[in-house]
Amino acid sequence: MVRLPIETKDGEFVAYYSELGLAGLEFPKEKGESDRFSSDKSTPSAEVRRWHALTTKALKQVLAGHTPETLPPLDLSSGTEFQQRVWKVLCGIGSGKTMSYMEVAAAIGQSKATRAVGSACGANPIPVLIPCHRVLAANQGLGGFSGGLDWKRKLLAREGVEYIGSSTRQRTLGLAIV
DNA sequence: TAACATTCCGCGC
DNA sequence: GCGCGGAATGTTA
Repeated sequence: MVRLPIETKDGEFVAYYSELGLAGLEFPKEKGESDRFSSDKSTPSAEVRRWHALTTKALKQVLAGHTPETLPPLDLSSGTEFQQRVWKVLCGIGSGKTMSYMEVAAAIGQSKATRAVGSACGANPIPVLIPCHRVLAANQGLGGFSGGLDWKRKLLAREGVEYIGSSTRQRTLGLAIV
C-alpha cells in the first residue's frame, strides 16, 4: 500500500493506493504530525503516479464544487457487496444534486435498508471522490459524516446545495438554509 | 448480539 | 400544525 499526500487549499489530504487503484482517502489532519509515518520511501510505480495525478485533479475539482471528468481506478475490494452497490450509486450523483438515504436504498432495490445505507456511507474509504456528502436525510437535513459534519456542510455549500440546518427533527419544518 | 450517517407513525400540546 | 418518543428495518463487526 502506497501513501501519498495531496496539497489543497483546504489542507493536506492523504491518498492510499493498492495494486488495484485508489484504495483510501483521508481528510487533512489537525496537527502537523503527518510526517510521522511517511514511511514508504520507495518511489511509487509509474502506474501509481499516474493514478495520483488523476486523484489530485479530481479531488481539487470536487473541492471547487465540480464533478470530476476522470477518476483513477478505485479499489473498493475492502467493502462488502452491499456497500459497493451503494457506492456505485453515489458515484452517479452529479454535482449540485443530492439523494436521500431512502432514495439510495431504493436505487439498489431495497427501499427499507435506509439505515444500512447510512452505514455503507460511513464505511466509504474514499470520501469526497465518492460523494457520500451528497446523501441527505429524507427531509434534506444533514445526516452525519465520518470526517466531521463541517466538511459535509462545506462541500454542499460549494456545490450550491440547499439543506436543512440542524439535526434530526426538522422534517415538518420547510425551512431551508442557504 | 448490539450498533448505526434513518424513517415513519401516533400522540399531546 | 408542531414537536417528541419509540418501533421497524437491513447490514456489519
